[in-house]
This record gives sequence, structure tokens and C-alpha cells, in this order.
Amino acid sequence: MSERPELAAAFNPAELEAPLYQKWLDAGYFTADPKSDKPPFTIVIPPPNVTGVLHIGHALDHTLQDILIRMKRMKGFEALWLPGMDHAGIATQNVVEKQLAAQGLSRHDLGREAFVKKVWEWKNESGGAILAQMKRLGDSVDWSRERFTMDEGLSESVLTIFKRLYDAGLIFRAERIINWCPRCLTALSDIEVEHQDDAGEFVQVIYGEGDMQITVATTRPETMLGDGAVAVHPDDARYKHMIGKEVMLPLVNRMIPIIADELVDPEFGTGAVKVTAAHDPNDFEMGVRHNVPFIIIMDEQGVMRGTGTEFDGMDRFDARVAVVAKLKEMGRVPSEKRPYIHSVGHCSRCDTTVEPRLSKQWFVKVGPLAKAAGDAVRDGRVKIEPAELEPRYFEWVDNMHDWCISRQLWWGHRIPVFYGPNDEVVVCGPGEQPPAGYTQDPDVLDTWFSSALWPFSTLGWPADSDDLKKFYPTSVLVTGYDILFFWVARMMLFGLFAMDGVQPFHTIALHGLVRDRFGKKMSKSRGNTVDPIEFMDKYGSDALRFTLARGANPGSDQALAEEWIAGARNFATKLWNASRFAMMNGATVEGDLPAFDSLDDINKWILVRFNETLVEADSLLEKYEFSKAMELIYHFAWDDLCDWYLELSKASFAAGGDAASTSARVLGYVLDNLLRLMHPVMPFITEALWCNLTGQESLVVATWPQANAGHSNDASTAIITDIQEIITEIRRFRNDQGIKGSAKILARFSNLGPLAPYEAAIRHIVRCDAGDGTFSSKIEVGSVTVEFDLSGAIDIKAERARLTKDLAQAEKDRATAKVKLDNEGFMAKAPLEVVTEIRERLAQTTADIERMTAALAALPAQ
RNA sequence: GGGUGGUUAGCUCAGUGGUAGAGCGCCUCGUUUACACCGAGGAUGUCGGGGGUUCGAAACCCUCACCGCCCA
Repeated sequence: MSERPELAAAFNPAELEAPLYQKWLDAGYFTADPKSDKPPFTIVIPPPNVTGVLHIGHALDHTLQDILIRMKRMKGFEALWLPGMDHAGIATQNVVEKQLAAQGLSRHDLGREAFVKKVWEWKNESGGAILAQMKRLGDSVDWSRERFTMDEGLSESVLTIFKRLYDAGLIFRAERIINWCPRCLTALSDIEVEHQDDAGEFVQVIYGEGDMQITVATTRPETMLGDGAVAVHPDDARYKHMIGKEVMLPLVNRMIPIIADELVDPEFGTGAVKVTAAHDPNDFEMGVRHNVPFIIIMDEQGVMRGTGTEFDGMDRFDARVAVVAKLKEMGRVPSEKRPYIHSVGHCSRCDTTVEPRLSKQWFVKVGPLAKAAGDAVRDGRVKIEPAELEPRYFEWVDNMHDWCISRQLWWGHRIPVFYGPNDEVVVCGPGEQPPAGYTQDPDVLDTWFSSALWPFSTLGWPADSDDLKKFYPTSVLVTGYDILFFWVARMMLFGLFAMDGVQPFHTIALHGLVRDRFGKKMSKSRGNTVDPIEFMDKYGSDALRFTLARGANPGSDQALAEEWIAGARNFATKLWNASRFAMMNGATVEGDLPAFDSLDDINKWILVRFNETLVEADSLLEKYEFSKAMELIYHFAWDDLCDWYLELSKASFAAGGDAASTSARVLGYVLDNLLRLMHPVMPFITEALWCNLTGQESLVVATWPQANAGHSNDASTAIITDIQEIITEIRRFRNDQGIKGSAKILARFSNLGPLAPYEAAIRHIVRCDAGDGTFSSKIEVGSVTVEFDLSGAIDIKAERARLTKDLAQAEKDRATAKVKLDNEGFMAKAPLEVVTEIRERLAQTTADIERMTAALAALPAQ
């Protein structure tokens, strides 16, 4: 056996992790080679915001990706995990604007060019804090390929796709109702708007004079100043006679028509709604249909303008109060409901109430693109895991609205559109120049526009690069279901278009959100957020990773509590100590593994159990069933290996000789392969242990464990199960009798049968010596009898209680079995193996009852 | 309003037709030379309510109730 450095007595992740990561970097293990003969396996990281820090959701997302990448790397794939960051338009601009504000400056004081320069400076100095944190977590990303959505290559991709879409008629400019954030002063796409239930008001207002009066109901009374009509349902008997006539709009004193439109719900409110075509998406639609004027009554900041009333200059919410007060004075408010809980849109970046606003913006015409994106999933080219989330995807891509892509910001990809003196429009692709005298559109593109190109822009597109040829389409996209629409669907839209119908990924593996210990959503306002860095400091990255992987059932949220992570740390410690023990006893990978048939049942059994665990866990990991795979591995390592195999082997290790060296070789094999299997989820501790065990350089580039068909279906499993049962019964007996754990007692075994070779192992575990004595009490397990010499000190009361309890359970079980077997329907229709099983149960419980009844009778009365 | 997921042990969750499971927590015992970040033993559930299908239902169907998420 070769010399190996002794393992530290205690597992100390804090000391272990950073040097190991550096070692991996230095060795270049994470760098993928496009010229390799190996089949590719590619994941592009969901690019975190350049402003971001690692939160627990990233930790989950990255852990799952790293598990897949590390596993595939070991399986012989050319594994590429491509890292990078998103420029995060609004978020980043906000950060820098805040810094300026601290100096009393706005971005306008600097001017556009200087401001953008400032943002770049900020990015270079303070951006990307998350990258160092990813190293802490152990992400095996290829740092040589790190990308940024604003870098040169990606900017070229943006220009290229913009022009192609424009030329294909899929990008257009139009005046439409868009979501406007009066604080960020920019347009937002539908999905940048979060709907919350807010406490508002629901006010009825009487429009008109004399005979021509109609009462409308609204949650936004201030917008009445911009009303162009009143709408009712065409079949509404209450209002049929008024359709086509005009009413007086109060406060403004303008005559507006009453129109009929199917969109109006006669059941809702008064059945009559005001139509503010420039400030509400539904009203806009009706406005278009009925030629209602589009009257803009607010400026960009949500201040009332141009109504020609006393309300001009008031903030929209102040105006709401003032308008209602005035209408009340006039006796025009017959009813008012407050609070009225209804859904209101908020800016996803700053939470300001969104203002629908008529505005000229650039849009992507999503119809044909979304159709292709839907079809790619429908025809199976792209799989969504878990499949239960497919309906959500379809619901969205099949009903997608045109995508507003222009943003009134300075930080981002500037829209490559130039306007001539007579409103000519020229779109410039990469390297193209506009005609002299043309001016560029001042707006930038939605951040998600460049993110949508991520799976191929990062690989060199539009150039036909080696990377693109080797690594596209990517293998799997791993992300939270919360950005299925923001990001995933958009990559499908653009990927299929740009890559001539080749999908950006084969599989979309969706995970859920990390929630607090009670399953509540984490939020700063609730104060229930957790910091993954803190957990890594305290328990190690492996523990955090294992916890998150163990909680990750496909597509569903997971609760997380600090104790769970402590538990995973305990598991790591267990693994450490078991490995130390194994190596103290000479566990080795040197020499051939002895022939399976030559082994005793204990060694056969652990090989069979490992093989089952490997096959099953491997298949689960391939199906993105991380939680179930972790559960299997955890129980194999802790229960089978530590609690049973190591304990059962102690006797032979203590005895030394051939048996000990055989077990040392088997143990070396199991440990070697278990560490390989666990490496993707716990890379640090497994690396440390495995290198120590095998003397090899690194587990990162070791091969994945091979299943061994020969290690299966063996009678050893039944024998070990019997041994476990006997040991458990003896332990129960000792416990019931109040015998101290360390105390050795005399025992005599009879009828051990095939278990006879393991008597020493059993005795060692349950601390029962052989020898002459007075064997006054006994237990029976199956056909085996164990008699004890308790020097007459048996606790009869405890023994009777135990037997009585077990007897009751056995009688209950027998009754259940009997009912089934007496049931003609069951006997006629149940499958044979089920009937056989119940018959066996009946026989077993009957025998148990007989035995326990006799044992009870034999107990001295007391 | 449309869609969708859920309701199983104190808590968080597995369990898609054949005697109810895990982790954590709880109780008892324990300084047995890997590990107290441990070991051994134990307690705890008419599987949300009601109906149905079936020899057999936590699981399949219907219905009700209550939670959640997405979209409008």
C-alpha cells in the first residue's frame, strides 16, 4: 500500500475549499475545447445582473447546473458551462444615478456620453461581485469564455438580429398604449409589470344633464378628464336607447358619445364604463374601433397636463382625490366603495404604480416567432421538465402580445435606427453607417432583447465560430420557472429565428423558488431572507449545495431552514469520518477487486447496494430529479455504508488477516465510487477524500462510476436483512432491559443457519460474548433463537410490555391478512404475487403470535 | 374572470392501485478505539370533507372547502 497523507481529524470546509478551487482553475479543468472529439454538453448560465450579488436562488440554480456539468464532464463529454452577466438596463442605470444623486447630480448634468462612460466605470470597478461568490460555491464554469451582454461581440449580435427582424417585417414602430413607469421615465414590457392587489376605490360618477344622464363606475376617476366616450354593452336594455347619443362630461364640459361595445361587461359596476383611450389598454382598443379621440392628460411623470381644468399640475393621485371631491360637491357621486381591492400594475424595478400611456415605441411582432416557439415544444424538439409546466408555456406563447422593446434609458444597446430629415427610417446593421445628416433614435433596447440572444451570441454568432459549431444548440437550460416568460420564451423566439429553426436548447429544466422554513416567499419586507455566503462560511459550500439539491423537486418550490444546512454539514462530517476510519483500516483501490462470488455476504451486499444506488441515482440525475437522487445517495452513504457495513466489518477489521484485506479492498472500491458519484453535488469534500484515497490528481476529471451488472440479485441481500433484524431485536431487548450500551453480556445463538458465518460480526455489534452461563431469557427472530444470561436480573415488566405490544401488532396484521384471504373477490381478482405475499404474511404473523404467546406464558408471574 | 398547482406525522415534504415514509423536531438511554456535527431505541397520521369506481384507494373519477402561483 502506498503512503498517503493522514486526513485531518476534523472536516474543516473553510480551510479546504478555496485552495481546491484554485487548483482546479490552475489545471484548466473547466475550459472546454471546441476541437475535442468528445460529444458536447453545453449549458449557458442564466446571466446574473451585473449589479447583483449571489442570493439563495442563484445558489440553487448554480448548484443544479454544476451537478449536471460536473457529471457530464466525468461521463466523457466536452462540457461547457458558459458564464457571464447581464447589463440590466434599468437596474444598473438606477445604481449609478443614485451615486450621482448623492453628489447632487442627475444624469442630465453629465450628458449621455459621459453618463454611459460613468456606468462602464462603475461596472469595471464595482460590477460583478457575484463572480467571486460563484467561485465560493464551486461553479465549474469556463471563465475563459465569460461574456457580458454589452460587450463588443454581443452588441454585434444585437445589431444583426435587429436588422434581420426589421427586414423581415418583425420589428415595427407604432403608437400604442404601453406600460409607463413615471419614476423610471421609460416604457416597460408587459412582463416587467407586476400585478398586486391594492386597496383602491370604486367610484360611481353621473355623467350628463337632465334626461341624458348615465352613471359610470371607475377605479380611476381622475382619468375622466381625458374621456372620449362612454361605452355600454350593445344588448344592455338599460342603455340601448342612449347608444349613439351624447352626454355632457362633467368638469370638462365636453359632449362625448355613448358607444356600444362587446367588451363591456353589463354585470360589472353600472354596466357603463368611461372610455379614456389614451390611458387604458382596453379603452384604447375600443377607441380604435369607435374612433374615440385619444386625449393625453398626463405628462411623463404622471402629473396632470393639458386638461384645461384646475387639476392641471397636480400629481395623478392627488388629482384623484380632488376630482372626486369636486364631483361630490356637484352631487355627481351616488356611490363610492373604499377600500376596493383590485389588481394594479407596478414597475418590477421600483414598484411605482404603472401608468398605461399612449406612446410611440418600437415593437417586436411576435406572432410568427411565438408560433415557432410553441411548435418547437409541441413537436418535441424542445422538452420542458417537468412536463407539467408545459401548459403555462403554451398559454403564454400562444397568447403573446407584441413586445415593446424601446426603453427611454441611456444604459443599454441603442436602437440602431436612424431618421432622415423627412422622417425616413434607416436601420444599420454591424459596420453600416447611416446617410449624412441622419440622427439615431435616442432610445435603448429592452435588456431582455440581448438576453434573448444569449445561447448563441455568447458562442460567437453571427460568426460561424468553432464554438458555435461545437456547442450549439445547448443541451439544457436550467432556470427558475419565474423567468420562463421573461427569458426562456424569448430565447426560443430569437433562437429559432436567428439559427434558422434550430432550437437554442434541447431541454428546459425548471426548478422552483427557495422559500423560508414555513414555505413563505422570501422578501426583504418580510425579513425572512437568507444569505448563502453566510451559510457557506458557517457550514461549507458542499453542505449548502447538498441541501439545495436535496430540496430540488422539479418545478416546485422548496423550503429552507438553517438547520437543514447544518444537517447536510453533519452528513459531510459523517462522510469525512467514515472515510478516515476506512483508511485507518487500510481501505484501498490498489489491486483487483476480488471476484464477486468469492466474497462473503456482507461484502457482496454492500456491492449490490452500491450498484443499485448508482444505477438509480444516475438515472434520476439524468431526469433532473435532484431531490430523489440526493435522498438515495444520502441513505446509502449513511445507513447502508456507515451504520451497517462499517459496523458489520469492524469485527473482521479487528481480526486482521485475509478477511480484513478483502474487506479493505471492497471498502476502497465502494468509497472510491461513492465519492465519484457524490462529486457533482459536493465537489470539495469528495475531491479531498478521493485524492487521499486514490493518490490521484483530481476527481474533477476522473471518470464517472460504472454500474456493474454482476453486483446484483444476490441472496446476500436477504441474509443481511435477517442479520439487521436480529441485531435490531437484540438492541431493543437490551434497551428494554436497561442494559448499558457498553456492558457486555453473555448470549447463545441457535439455528443461525446461513447466518452462522456472521455470528462474530453480530456479537461485536450487540456486545454479546460467548461463554457458559445461565441463559434464563431469550428472544426469537424468525427461526433464530438468542438466549441471554442476565444473571437473573431480567426486567419482567418491561419484557411483558414489549411482548404484549408486539403481539397486538401481529394480531392486527394477521387479521388484516385474513380478511383479504377470506374475500372471494380478492382471491378471484388479485394478481397471484399479491395473494402469495398475503399468504406469507398470514403464515409469518401466525408463527409470530404463537411464539410470543408462548414467551409471555413462560414469563414468571410477578 | 381564465389557467394551474397544492391540502399526508409538530414543521418542511416524498409517496400515481396491494400492511403509511424521509429530514428536522420530540421522548428514553449511552464517554462501545471513525464520528456527540455521534450511536441505539421509541412516540407521533380515521393521508382536507363528502360521494363514486375497484377484491383492494393517500393514489383513479365526481363534488365541496381552504391555501398558493401565473395570466388578464
